[in-house]
This record gives sequence, structure tokens and C-alpha cells, in this order.
Amino acid sequence: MLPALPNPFYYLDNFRVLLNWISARYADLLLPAELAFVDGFARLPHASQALLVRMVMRKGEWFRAGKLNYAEIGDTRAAAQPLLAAGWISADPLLTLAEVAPLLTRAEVLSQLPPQASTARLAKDALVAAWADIAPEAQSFSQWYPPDTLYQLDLRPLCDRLRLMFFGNLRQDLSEFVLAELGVYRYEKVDIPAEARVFRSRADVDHYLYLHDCRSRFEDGAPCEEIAALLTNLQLDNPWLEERRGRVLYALGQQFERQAAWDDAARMYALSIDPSARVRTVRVLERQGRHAEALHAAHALLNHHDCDEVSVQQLHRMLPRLQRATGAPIIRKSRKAAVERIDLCLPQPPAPLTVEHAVVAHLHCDDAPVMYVENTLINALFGLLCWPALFAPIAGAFFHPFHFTPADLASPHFRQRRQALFDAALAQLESGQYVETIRQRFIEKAGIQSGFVAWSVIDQTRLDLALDCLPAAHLRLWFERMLCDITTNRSGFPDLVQFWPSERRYRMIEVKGPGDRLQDNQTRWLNYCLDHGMPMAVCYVTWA
DNA sequence: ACTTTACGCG
DNA sequence: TTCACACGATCTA
DNA sequence: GATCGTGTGTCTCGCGTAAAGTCA
Ligand SMILES: [Mn+2]
Ligand SMILES: [Mn+2]
Repeated sequence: MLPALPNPFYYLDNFRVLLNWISARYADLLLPAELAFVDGFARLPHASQALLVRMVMRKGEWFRAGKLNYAEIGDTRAAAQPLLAAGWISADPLLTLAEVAPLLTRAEVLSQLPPQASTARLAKDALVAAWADIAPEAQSFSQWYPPDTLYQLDLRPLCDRLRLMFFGNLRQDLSEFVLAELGVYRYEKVDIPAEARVFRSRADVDHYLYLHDCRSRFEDGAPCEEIAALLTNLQLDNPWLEERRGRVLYALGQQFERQAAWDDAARMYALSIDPSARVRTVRVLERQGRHAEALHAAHALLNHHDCDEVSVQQLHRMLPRLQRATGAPIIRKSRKAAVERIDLCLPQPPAPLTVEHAVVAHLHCDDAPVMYVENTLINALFGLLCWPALFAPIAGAFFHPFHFTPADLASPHFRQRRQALFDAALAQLESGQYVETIRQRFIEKAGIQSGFVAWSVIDQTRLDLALDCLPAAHLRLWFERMLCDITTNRSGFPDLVQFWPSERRYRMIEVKGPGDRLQDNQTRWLNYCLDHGMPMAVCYVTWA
């Protein structure tokens, strides 16, 4: 049980912090009307401020007075009056039946229908359908349901904008404040300059919101052509936003592919700067039967010097097919790295246990314990050793108190911007100091949110075993590869690690159940590790 | 009377 | 808005 | 067997409550 907060208006305090943060850093990016809100909010009566924040933190834009019951606010209708006068909420909006139905319970819907024995037992959907036959298309809430009053929150777009400018994303919200205060989340303390802000221009904020809206509409099933038109001529000079645009375009391309709209898909991929879009361009040509063009495009990409590892892997897999289809000589690059293979026939464990657990149970013994850790072990060791580099107050990396990774983690310059800090961290692997550093940091930083440390998975025992059995040279190789492309290379590690503490050695085991195959990122890590002489194995399981 | 799900909450 | 697995379709050896 | 595409479950803080559906 969490301790209660002493201040019943804690959420209002948090909102004020956000507003002050915004007005201190972003006054030049706000319109006069938006500044007027920030200003005017502070002059509202206390209870009205609180009520507005309660609505902002809840879902939707419509709120029934009867459902806004807060002891610390008191009379809801009285608190709402100043908000109505300011025009930040409106009363008794016009609604369609489809809009009003979710606001009413089944019993309330029934109460507004003429009493008929035939309707009394119907499900809510059926009651609403019956209501549609006798009700107008749209009417005010008080006409739909006289017993209660409805308010409409008109500030959602502005509050989303402020939330975005504060967090730099729309995934986080005001609950971060209270969760941090309660200690549910603990965040690393990073010095944030008084002027630090993630957006440099209002246009960038507008564009982020625009792209987010495009993505939402796409996910809600809007026609691809419609979203495509919204993105096609969008000019962005901010690389971060252009990447976000590229990801939406890529998703659109995939959807067009599902519809076999090859030309549209190719158009989306051509507009996208996402590297995977270039590979899909080749695949679309192939699916169109344009094999010679596809082969040519594949070679063009492969010959380009900055073709990334993922694309190279995917293109190489396409080459034999394209070469066969075009009659070109088939060049097979069948360099199959020899990896130890373990074949097991095991009884299928009952849910929720998985094939990985079955293999753990089979291979585990007291002097050679096995852990099911996937990416979490190496990521945690990396995150602990490189903690000062990851949380270094680099300009632009941290701009609010609730980061669990630096904002520029995916940037190609990520490592270079922290070169000295990463060099120092990795140098500890040469000196042997890393063991003590990681142990100490595990204690010192325990529980603090980090994108690399899953605290619930890593305990002292596992950490000690890992530090005893994993050679520093191998840690160095893993970390170096991760740093080449952190977002790509932080996943794909094998499922299991087995340790022999008495011999100070280990092996990694990727488990494959029936029907499962090595995935691309697993193959890349496997090949890298084998190339460097690391002990790897793949365990294929069939059910007894 | 029971389960499932969505939401609000600190 | 991540990551990994499950599974079916299709084609090739 | 290899490859590709698609769907699913797991993450997201954990708890209490209301609402709706399911079943007898
Ligand atoms: Mn796995
Ligand atoms: Mn596996």
C-alpha cells in the first residue's frame, strides 16, 4: 500500500509545475490566446483550477457533472461556473446518440425510453438502437438525459500541445508526477538547464502534432490514400520530424502492400527516409514481377557504402530469388557459421510456462545454473557500467525530470557526443575496475528507471554470476556492437545464459520450440559472437 | 451470482 | 508503442 | 527447409470500482 499524499490538491500542484515550466521556456512558441490561458488559469478560483485539471487528466471531452465528485473540490457546478465564463469548458453540448450512449449506463438509457415490456430485457446496444428509431439525430445532452448536466472540455488540444512541449512525446502524461512522488517510478536526477527545451520552433510542435494525428487516423482505419495525401507534400526541415514522417510513410507503404497497391506502396517507400523502406522498395518491385529492376535496385543499395547491416541481411536473402528469376548467375553466400546445436525432446510445460522454462529446468544444475534473461542481462551490464555516459547532461538529451534514456539515444551521433565518457567506461573493462563499478552502481542506482536495466529481472545473485563468468573481453565486444547502433543492437541476445562459476565460464543458448526459427536480429548477434569465438548454442526442442 | 473489462486514482 | 514467438501460405530443394 | 506475411501476447504501477455481459 502506498502512503497517501498529504496534499489533496497534489494534481493541481503538478499541473502548475508544468505550466510554469512551459511559460518559463516556451513563451515565444505560444499564441496570445494560449498565453492568456496560462495566465488566466492562475487567476481562477482554486476549486475551478482543480476541477479543470481533473477533467484534463480524465478520458474524453465530455464529463457529466454527476460523475465529477471530488471531496477536495466540493460543489462541482459552482466550480464549473468560472470555467464556463472563461470559455474553457462549455455546457450542454449537442450530441448524437452514438456520442451520448457511452456516457449513460444501460439503466439510464432504459429510463429514457417509453416503458415497454419488449425492451426491458434487451442489451444496452439493442436499447440504443431502439432509441435511435424514435430520437432525433442530434440534440443537447439535457434533452437526451434531463437528470444530469454535461460539460465539454474545449482545452484538450491545447493541453496536449503543452504536454508535448514538456515531455517531447505524447506517451507520457501528468501521472508521471504523482508516480514519481509516490516512488512508483524513480528517475535519475540530471541537471537540466533553465532554458532547456525540446522544441525550437512552433512549426516543429505543429508538425509533430500533425504527424501524430496522421498516425492516429491511420491506426483508426482511415483510408491510406487520405493519409498519404496529407504527408506527400509535407516539408520538414527537422531531421527528427522527418524520421517520424518516414515511419508513418513506411507504415502506409506496408498497408498499401497488404492491399496489393504496389505503386502506392512504392511511392510511400520512396518518400520515407526509413532505411527499411528502401528494402521494401526492392521487395515491391519483386512482387510486381519486375525482377530485373528489383535485382538492379538491390545491387544499388548493397553497393552503397552506408547500407546498414539489417538491410544487407534482408537484401542478401532476396538475391538468390531475384537472380534465379532474371536468369542471372546465382551467387550463393552460404557461409553458415557453425554453431553448436542441442536437440531436446521435452514434455510441454503447462501454461504460463514456456519452452524456454522447460529448457532451463532441463539444463539447470547447482554447479551450472541457467537463467532465462534474453536481452536483459547484457543490457543491464551495459546500462550499469555506462550509467554516467547514458545520463550525462548533454545538450538536448534531458529536458524534463522524467527521462529513462537520453532523448538522442537513436541519433547517429549518440556515442560521439559522449565519447570521453564511453571511453572511460569501456577502459574499465581493460583495467578490471568494471567489476567493482558495476557492483557498486547496482546498489547505488537500484530501482532508478533506465532503459537498459530491468531491475525486476536482475538480482545480486545473477549479477555476481555474470561478473564472475563473463570475460571482460566479451563484455567489451558486446558493448562495442551495441554502441554501433543502440536501438537495433540492444535486442536479439539468446534466451538463456548458463554459468559455470567454478570454471569461470559461460555459454549462451537460444531456445527454439517447434516451428520457431532464428530471427534476423538473433542471427546477427549469433554470427558476431561466433566470429569472436564466444560459446553459443541453439537448442531445438520437440515435445515428448 | 459470476467473470471480464475499462477507467480512475494516488 | 517493444520484442519475441506462433503459425500458415508458398515455393524450392 | 526457406522465406514471407500476419497475428498474438507481453509489456506499460497495482488496486478498487462500476458497468456490462454470461450463465444458471
Ligand atoms: Mn526469446
Ligand atoms: Mn527463443
